[in-house]
Amino acid sequence: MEGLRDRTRRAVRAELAGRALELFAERGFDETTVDDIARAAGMSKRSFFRYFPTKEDVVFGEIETMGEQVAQEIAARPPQEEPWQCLHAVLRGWESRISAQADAMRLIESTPALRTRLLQKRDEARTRIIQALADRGMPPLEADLAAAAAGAALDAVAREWLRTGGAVDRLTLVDRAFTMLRPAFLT
Amino acid sequence: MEGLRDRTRRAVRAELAGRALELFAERGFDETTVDDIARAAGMSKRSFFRYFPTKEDVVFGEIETMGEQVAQEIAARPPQEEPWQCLHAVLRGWESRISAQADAMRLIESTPALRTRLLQKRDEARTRIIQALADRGMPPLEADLAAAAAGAALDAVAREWLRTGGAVDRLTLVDRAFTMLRPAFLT
DNA sequence: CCAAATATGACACCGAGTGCCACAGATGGC
DNA sequence: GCCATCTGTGGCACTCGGTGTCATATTTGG
Repeated sequence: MEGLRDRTRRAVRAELAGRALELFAERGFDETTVDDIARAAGMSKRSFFRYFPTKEDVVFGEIETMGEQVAQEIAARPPQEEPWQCLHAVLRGWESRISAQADAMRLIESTPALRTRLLQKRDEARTRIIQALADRGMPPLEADLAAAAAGAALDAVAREWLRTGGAVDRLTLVDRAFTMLRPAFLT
Repeated sequence: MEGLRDRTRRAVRAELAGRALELFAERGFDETTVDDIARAAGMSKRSFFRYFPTKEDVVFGEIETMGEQVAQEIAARPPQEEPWQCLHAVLRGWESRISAQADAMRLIESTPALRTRLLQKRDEARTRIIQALADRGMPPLEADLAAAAAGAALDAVAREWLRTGGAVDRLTLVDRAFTMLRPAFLT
């Protein structure tokens, strides 16, 4: 039973993330040092790095274990389900979780360093998705193409959403993107 | 006429890049400091940064202005050409330039920091490609999806190529990927 | 030959991130 | 209640990538 230990740790993480986002909103990401964040949360720079591996990671809360989770969700789907349908369904659910953090996404998209970090995380997630698809019996190249296409769809959705100033419904966009981008080799 | 000045500059850049790649091959990217590279080329760390903006960039030679060039090549294509065909043709030519630097690509794909940098460059290129497609009259979301899909195809090709140990012909792979991934909304 | 532009080195500096150590407090068995 | 242990923390020194500044060659062009 991991109770108190974990709970305080989560609380401190949340505190740090909160303070950080405040400072980022005020001064911008690059103009805020890790020491600023740590001091604002009443601790030392050294301790900050005991809660987050990098300064960027303080922005990506739950998004952190994205790859692993998505891969598991794919594995949990009915095995005979069509791959593109499967990706659509899983990432659709994921997108709804993202929409909840609209301001974080805006910060990410407008900060090069964070944008880069997001690309990294997506890339890592893609690797795991390929593996998950391969486990369903898809040939490597096809799995790779499908995963890349799905990632591309999400990415395009994120940008279109920003382009329209957040007016459109993200889920609708996801559906449209997945329909439009369905690869030719997937029936 | 910019002759000698530019030529010596290019020579120094080449010298730096050469030394850097040697050291990277010996000790690895992370284990080589900028100071090591600079000293190996007989100059100071400060001067290194007068030739390359970052340590990563020493690996990406011509790849540097990728985005700009690709956008121009797209603009130079016959206006009535089908977008997917257009992307295929342009990136096909680009891929052949990449194949020439197989060892650099291997280094990049096996070094997280360089892989990240490549993602960045591709992302920047994608932005310009979207613009180039939009200039041809494509709606933003479609241009975005097409550009993202094309990037995904290249990425998948790079990985499949590594997967097979460089055995397959890259251009053939590109053709296959573009055929397989052709988005449904593009005729 | 001289003045302006350019290249370079040295130095100080910043910020992210790490290793190390010493110290506090909580935990758990006796 | 006591002692051993484990965990969290701060502080410090350090590495490395990257930048600003200045003083000093070296080159270029008139």
